Amino acid sequence: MRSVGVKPKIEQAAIELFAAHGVDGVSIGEIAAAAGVSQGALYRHYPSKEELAWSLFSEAYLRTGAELDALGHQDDNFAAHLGAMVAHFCALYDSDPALFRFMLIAQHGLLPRIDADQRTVIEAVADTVAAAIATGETPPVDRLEAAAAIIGIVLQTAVFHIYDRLPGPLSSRAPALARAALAAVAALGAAAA
Amino acid sequence: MRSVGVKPKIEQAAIELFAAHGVDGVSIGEIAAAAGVSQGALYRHYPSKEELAWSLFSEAYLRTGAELDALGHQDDNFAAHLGAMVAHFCALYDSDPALFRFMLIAQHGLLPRIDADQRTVIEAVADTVAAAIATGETPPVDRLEAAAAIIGIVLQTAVFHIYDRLPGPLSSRAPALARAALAAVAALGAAAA
Amino acid sequence: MRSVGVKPKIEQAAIELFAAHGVDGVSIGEIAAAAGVSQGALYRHYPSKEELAWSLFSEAYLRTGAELDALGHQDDNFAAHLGAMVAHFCALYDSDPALFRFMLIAQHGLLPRIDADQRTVIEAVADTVAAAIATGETPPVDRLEAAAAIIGIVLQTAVFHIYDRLPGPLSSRAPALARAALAAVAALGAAAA
Amino acid sequence: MRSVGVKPKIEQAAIELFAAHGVDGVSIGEIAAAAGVSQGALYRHYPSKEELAWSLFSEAYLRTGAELDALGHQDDNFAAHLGAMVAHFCALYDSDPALFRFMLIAQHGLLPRIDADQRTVIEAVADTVAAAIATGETPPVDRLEAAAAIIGIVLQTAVFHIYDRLPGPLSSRAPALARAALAAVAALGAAAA
DNA sequence: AATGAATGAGTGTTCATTCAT
DNA sequence: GATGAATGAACACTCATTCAT
Repeated sequence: MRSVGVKPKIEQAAIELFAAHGVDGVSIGEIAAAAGVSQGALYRHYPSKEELAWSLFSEAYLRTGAELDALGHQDDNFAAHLGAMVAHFCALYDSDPALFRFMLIAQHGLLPRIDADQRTVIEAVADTVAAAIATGETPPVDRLEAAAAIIGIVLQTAVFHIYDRLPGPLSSRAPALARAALAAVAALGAAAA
Repeated sequence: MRSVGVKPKIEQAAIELFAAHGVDGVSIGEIAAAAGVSQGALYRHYPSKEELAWSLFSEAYLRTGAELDALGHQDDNFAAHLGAMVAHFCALYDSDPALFRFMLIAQHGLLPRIDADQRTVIEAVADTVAAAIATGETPPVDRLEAAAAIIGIVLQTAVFHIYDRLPGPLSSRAPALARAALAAVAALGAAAA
Repeated sequence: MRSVGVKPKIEQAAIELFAAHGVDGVSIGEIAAAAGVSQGALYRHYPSKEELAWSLFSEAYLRTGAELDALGHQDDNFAAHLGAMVAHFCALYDSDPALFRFMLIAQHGLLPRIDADQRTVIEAVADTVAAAIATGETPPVDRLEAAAAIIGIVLQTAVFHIYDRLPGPLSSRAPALARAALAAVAALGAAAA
Repeated sequence: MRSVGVKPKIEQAAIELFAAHGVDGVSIGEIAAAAGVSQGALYRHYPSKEELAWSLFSEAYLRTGAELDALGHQDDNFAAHLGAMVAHFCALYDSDPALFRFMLIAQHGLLPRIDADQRTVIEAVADTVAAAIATGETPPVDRLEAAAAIIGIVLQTAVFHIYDRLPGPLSSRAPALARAALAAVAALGAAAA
């Protein structure tokens, strides 16, 4: 009857170490030591280090997408929608920067394993753009190109925060980021000069 | 009288393998095999795998920053400036996508080793924003927040391209990306509603 | 329920191989093979080959000094003292010639790591000489010069034994060696002709 | 027409490095660098590192034996003989301590390669003892046991000098060492009490 | 369920040696 | 004769994984 089970301790330790040194840069022994369990115990919960990383990544990645999806079921206008999404994203980052850094690092190895028809952050954002085009709130743009701009604005700001280029909680920048994203999408749809 | 020296072959092989599997995911043996040289030969040119990765990264990263810097010495207006930078960035990506993917992957481990007072892409973009603020072409914004938005829009579009979410050469999207970046910066400077 | 633990097997194998080929002349793989364990198992007991050699050397070297020290606490006269020390030394050699050869070989690399204020064979012998000078049993001599002569006589005889120049157990020569050492010390103290 | 040929430079560098780190602890590259020549040049003079070490060792070892032999062709008495040998040995040590340390270290690996019927320091000393027994200057003793005592006294004093246990030139101790050696041999021949 | 000793394949690196120039 | 780039077989060491207890 430990107050905290062994699995959450492993996950917390793994995420922080993966975030700091990359998946390949962390050994099972280090994770076990940080979690306060034996190496063998780790294998009772995860069949391999790769599966541990994959499990942590896919769960966090898909959950984030699902949360953004859930925000979209209100009949807000595009600006409100986008603002809610950006705010949610920033709040997630502020609540667990290590998890974020882990996702940022691990994506290059693990994104290809995400099923193409899964709903992710990309689908959630792209669909929101598509809806805005349908209602005429935004000129017709490539939904994925727009999603890239929106996600890029928020993500790169988070990266700057990670590398100490920008101070304070990310959430305080959420309104400005949302405005910037909205403007970027509108500009994408404008005809070339 | 080999047509190609051994060092370029090592660098080409290393960049492609690092881009595909990450620095930690590639062995010296794999690099040597791909370059068609022995493992020992590698150590005549680089003292360690870590130094090889660092040398490739820092050179490419700083060179990119210097090239963007060089674009800024014309007395263009902000929009033209930004357009030239974005276009140059996209052209670089198109000319060597593997190098780009490598930089994207390796930054998490190697960016901290970049001297804080070196001029990088970030400084080049941020200074351009600052100049635009000085001439009144853009409302006053945090130059780094603006740089994050600009870089994020371009970089994330490149990431989507890497993961096959967006087709065609990146350069064909450069004008739209530049418009989006310009609009995003302007929006960042607008007062909150 | 192995009859012999893995650590003693490693130590035995290492001492014999080090004695035969020197520390640098033996690979971890050879030690592991001789001990009948895997290479990795070795690192559970010693952090490196260098530490394995150092641990074996310093333990044997300091233990030998401590044993000679222990012999000195009886109120024997100098001749009896010296005889006991020489006899003990010869008995040690006879009981484990490989350990001795190892110490002989390894001293050139490892002696400098022995703390200067540790009690070793040298201190034990030199102090015995000093005590004999104090009681007038021996004329005043440089205690270290005397220790060198005593140790040299015994050690070089052991070396000749190792290289098959002298047969039989070393212990059978102990009385003669003790007489020779005693005479050498006395002669060191005599005035030059 | 260099003032110093390449071979002496290689030998000097090799002896000093071998003396400091042991034969196995020095690489060809280090010797070449210390000698100021290329690695390849080394192989024009010696077919391998082992042969270089062997050549340096056997030449110095046999030369020392020959020099001691040469001292013995005068019709001195035993004491004078022994005194001359010890003095010569100490002078050799003082003139090139690195060569001595090299011989001390290298003997464990290279002595077995010395032909059993070669005349070495051991034979020179043992024959001198045998001659003294024949003239009755010394009681009958095992000539090799006596040689061990004599050599041990001198060598161990040199070892103490190397490890900074004894100061000053070894030659200043030669007379005392010779007296001690003489007394030790006489004592070896005395009947046990 | 948990441990931690043991495994053995794999890693980055060194180095004696060769050889085209 | 001399050079130094190249080789390839070691080497010390790490680590994901297994398994007896």
